[in-house]
Amino acid sequence: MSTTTRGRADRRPSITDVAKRAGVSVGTVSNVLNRPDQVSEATRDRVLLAIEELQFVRNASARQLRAGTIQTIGAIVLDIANPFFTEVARGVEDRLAADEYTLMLSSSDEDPEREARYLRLFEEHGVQGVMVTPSAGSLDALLALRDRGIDVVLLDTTSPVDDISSVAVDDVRGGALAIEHLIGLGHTRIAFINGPLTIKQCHDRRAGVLEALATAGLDPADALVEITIGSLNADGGEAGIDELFARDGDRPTALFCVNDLTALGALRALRAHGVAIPAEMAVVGYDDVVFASMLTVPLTSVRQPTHQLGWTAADLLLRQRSEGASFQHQRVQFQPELVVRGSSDPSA
Amino acid sequence: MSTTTRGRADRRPSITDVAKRAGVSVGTVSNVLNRPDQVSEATRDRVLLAIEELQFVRNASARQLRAGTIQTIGAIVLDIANPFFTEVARGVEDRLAADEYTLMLSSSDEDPEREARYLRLFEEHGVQGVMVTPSAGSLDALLALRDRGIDVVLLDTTSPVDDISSVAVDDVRGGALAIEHLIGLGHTRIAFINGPLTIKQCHDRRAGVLEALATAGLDPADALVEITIGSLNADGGEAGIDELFARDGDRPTALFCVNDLTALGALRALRAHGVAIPAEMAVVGYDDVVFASMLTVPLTSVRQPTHQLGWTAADLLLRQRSEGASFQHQRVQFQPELVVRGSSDPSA
DNA sequence: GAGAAGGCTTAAAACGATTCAAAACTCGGG
DNA sequence: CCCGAGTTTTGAATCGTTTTAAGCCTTCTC
Repeated sequence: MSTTTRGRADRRPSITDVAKRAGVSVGTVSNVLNRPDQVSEATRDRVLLAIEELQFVRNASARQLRAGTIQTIGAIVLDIANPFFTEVARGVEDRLAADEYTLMLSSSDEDPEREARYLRLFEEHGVQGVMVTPSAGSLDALLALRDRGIDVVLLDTTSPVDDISSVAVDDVRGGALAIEHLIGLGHTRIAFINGPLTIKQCHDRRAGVLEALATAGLDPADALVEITIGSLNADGGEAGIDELFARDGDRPTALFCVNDLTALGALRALRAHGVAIPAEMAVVGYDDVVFASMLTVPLTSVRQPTHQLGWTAADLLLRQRSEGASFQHQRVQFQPELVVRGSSDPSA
Repeated sequence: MSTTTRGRADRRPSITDVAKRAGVSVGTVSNVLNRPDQVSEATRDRVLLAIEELQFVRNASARQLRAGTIQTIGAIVLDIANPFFTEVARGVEDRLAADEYTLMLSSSDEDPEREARYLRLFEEHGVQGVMVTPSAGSLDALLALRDRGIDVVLLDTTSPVDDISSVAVDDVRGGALAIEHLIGLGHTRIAFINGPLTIKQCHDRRAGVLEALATAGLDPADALVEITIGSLNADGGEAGIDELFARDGDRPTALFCVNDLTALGALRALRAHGVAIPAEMAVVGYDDVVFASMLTVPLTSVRQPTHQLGWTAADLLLRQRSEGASFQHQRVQFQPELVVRGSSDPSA
């Protein structure tokens, strides 16, 4: 039953096993794998045959240990279940593929601890760069990472420092767009379901909200009802509405949600409460995700160039690597766009 | 400016650097890292200080090379942008976290080649197991993988062989549920937008469709209009409808889409064509994703236990690892459930 | 037919962590 | 003051690959 190959137990075959079987040295096997044209055809065939017979698969750890690094970059987004981020990730992947980099994608779920854990995991695995949508004050960790030679690009957030690049959409403007729109429709009491201000997007969109109110001469104390939720998804939105309805005081006539997933949950809860949209409550979301236009009441939303966002971030990261010291850090900022639909404007 | 540490250039510090700095041997540093209680407190503190000063981060490659393996499992799903799969992935993660495994998640985009590439990547990286939603006849590759010592569990598909476990939902039944429902509403000419039959889910749901037609005494040649699309997402659904409308012959009065994302696209296209739903066309989707109930016309859909699916698959994989040879392979199958809404039934 | 020039192949030295047998301590008791 | 039993610490071997200098063949030139 047993072949000429002596019992290698069930260890996975190494380059040494292949070399033995093919009757060559390990160096030659390595050459076949990495510089096939430097090996004579006869030898090459013999080695390839042995590889085939042994079902040899390279050991990435050993490769990487020797080579020092590997063509991989890591990305951490806030919520992988959010279509906004999967579209961004697709953009990242498309750019990376062109340079034969692979992507390790993780979701921090807005939890700084999870973010830190993945960051460390990435570093231990020797990624060359990371793209992060920071969930909280993780800037120091990112700066340290950068100092240890791992390129960093911030994703969907504007860099607070000059020596880290970022690609973002103008969230202040986006928040303002939403509120200007609602004010334009005559609303003077607006609810705002937002996440923790430690999340840059939440912070900035809120700044835009306040800015728009100020421009219109409205006092936030009267005009704005802020509700903070823990997770920026449908469940969060539902919880936000429940809290709003539990509060005393004048009911707002309009609602701005920090993203579409949240708006989806809010709409669900509003329906449960029997609120007519937009008649009794005008609703605006953010991201213009794929299903926004298809909802019971089509959702007015702030659109962002998702694919381009990811693509550009990856491009910046790769260029940073290839250009080295001469690379100029930059803050790329795209502009958002308001898409008006029936959830805010009955005439739309 | 320079400290006592001699120029380590900008190489990332190794355990040796830490050892030198702390004035101990590398073995001791390793002990501090892995068996801290075997090291005296004084030494431990000295080493920890050095680690801190040097900003030392373990090299996962070296660790893994020596240890032979690492607590990681890989998962490949058909489409990471599909909420169905992100919910499944969440279930996987939850189970893995309990045993301190990490997850590498990738999307094959229904492309067998991409799937093979990721499978190899996972293997090279030494994952202990993989969970795969196969996109096509990749069974041989998976069997080979299993023979090379990597545990395999099929995700959202029933295993065709006895020695690989699987966790799935009864797609034949699900397909039948959808069609029985439509037939019950009086439809006798039904369109079916489906993906390639090499994808097991597509194949099985179709089997259920045919089964339900047969039971009702309908001839598929008359009653069924099949449309095959390339990608199971909203764009695919839109393309499917365009193709349907380009065809001659009686227009079907009902539509079954292989998943909700596809149905979303189909609904969008139907709206563009000015088709009333459900009056002129009853629509049923599959997966009951988060937004299904919130669409303009709430979508009738076949619901699956997503989180449980992922959790169970991960559980099976981990048990397979820990129980070794005594493990009994099994095919877990959950039952789907039809959720009737307005897109098919005006009275709903 | 000697020497040079190439083309292939080899052997050995890394890479950074873990492990384990052995050495070096410590401490109490005789 | 030595012995022995712990307790800590050490140093070398090891994991699987890549890389490099050196060596061996051929073949070619004069």
